[in-house]
Amino acid sequence: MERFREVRGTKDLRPGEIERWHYLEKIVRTVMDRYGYLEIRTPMFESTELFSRSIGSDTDIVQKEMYTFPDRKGRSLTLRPEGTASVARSYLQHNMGRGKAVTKLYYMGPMFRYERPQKGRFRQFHQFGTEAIGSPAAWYDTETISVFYEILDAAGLGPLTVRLGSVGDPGCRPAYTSLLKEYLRARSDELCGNCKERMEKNPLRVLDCKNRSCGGAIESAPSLLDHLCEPCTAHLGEVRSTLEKGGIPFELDRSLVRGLDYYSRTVFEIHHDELGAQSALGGGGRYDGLLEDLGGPPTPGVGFSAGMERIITVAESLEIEWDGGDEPMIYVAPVEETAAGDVFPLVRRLRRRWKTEGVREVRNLKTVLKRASRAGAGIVLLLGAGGALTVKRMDTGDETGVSVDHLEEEVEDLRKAIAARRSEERDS
RNA sequence: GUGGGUGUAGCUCAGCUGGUAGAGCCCCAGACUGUGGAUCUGGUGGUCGCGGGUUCGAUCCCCGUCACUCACCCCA
Repeated sequence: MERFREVRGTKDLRPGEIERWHYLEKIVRTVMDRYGYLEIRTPMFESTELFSRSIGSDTDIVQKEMYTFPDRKGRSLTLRPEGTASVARSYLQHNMGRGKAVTKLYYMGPMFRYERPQKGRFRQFHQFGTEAIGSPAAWYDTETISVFYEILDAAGLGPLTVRLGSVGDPGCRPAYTSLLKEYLRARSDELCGNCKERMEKNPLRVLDCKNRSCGGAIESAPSLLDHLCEPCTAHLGEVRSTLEKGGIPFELDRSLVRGLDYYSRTVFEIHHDELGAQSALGGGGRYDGLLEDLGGPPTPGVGFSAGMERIITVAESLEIEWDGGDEPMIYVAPVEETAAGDVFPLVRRLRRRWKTEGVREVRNLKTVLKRASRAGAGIVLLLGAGGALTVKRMDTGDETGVSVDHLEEEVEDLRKAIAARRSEERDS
């Protein structure tokens, strides 16, 4: 019979790999906490309209990448393709901004997009991110970039490139878009086939083309940054100077484009040079019109989202050492059949304080030690006839008899000795 | 949705213009008659992705199909 396997674009995270995820999750939570962001967990599916309204019905995500399905009552639901829409919805639904200047939230969890999988891209993938809702101040744009940068830095990634740009606001962007369209039409014979097509539909995307043939036209194209209105220019200037003062390196990207429609003013991405085609570890920006579009009062906001698979991929290729739990394990085994029944109560007792494994079968000593060693034991406890206890240190091979009454003390001493020896080895 | 690459043991992979399969790792046992990680020896384990075709005979050649993978589009 044919066996089941993972659905295309999904992946089991098994022991051996999950430890990296735990480690990354821990870093995320620690840094988020220091920055004052509180966790929010929204449902993994929402009403389809929430996403089409917020992300933009002309985007690729909405047009062809959503997992949309009717429930049993015929309502159209969609597995969330990103996190911001859900958080914004929840913020409005629960009036979270009441009495607060700004609400700072973070999330972490799976997202779903129906795309052809490749390196760093899956149909179920995981993101973490923040949303700071309620303030138009550039301070929060900077803080958003800072918390993201800090997490990547704490995870040991680097060198990192922060790309910063601005997409203007509803006041200045339309004028620029038609200007750009005009320019591209005039030089359309220099553009690649793809760009000729998207020139009309989404001219900003052309600036993002990696095709060399388009390079000339793109380079001398008018930049949005030169056509921003006065308030947008001032806002960008403040983000830049604050980043500089804070010591966060960044590059001004004159052609930065993002895939969602709701952005206004600040947009940014953080890239790592060692990744392949999908070098963006994450990105974000300001979305001052989004909450109003969702039926709320005019409420500014800014946030980012980061791809956890991509971060882990980079960390693996850099061979970063992740802090694994290498607590020495205690392995309990009987060496006489009469002692076999004592294993379970002893293991229970030890497990109140330490990581412990036990076996009931009596095997010859060679086998016991081999299995203990392979299981990663730091200490082996051998149970003999008449309650005799032998404690063996696996790193040095030393062993001593010990009475049951003083077992915990002996184990504690051994653990200290083992830890001391380890740190000595590390230092030398 | 479009292209390229790859499907052989649990894992990583060999397999010569076609003669129905091998190595390393892992696991088990022994050498070491009660003291682990090393070494050596032996053993378990495979419908060669699936279906058709050519052939006396196909893991190898041809067609189809599925899966994985990389890239395009787009994005995290």
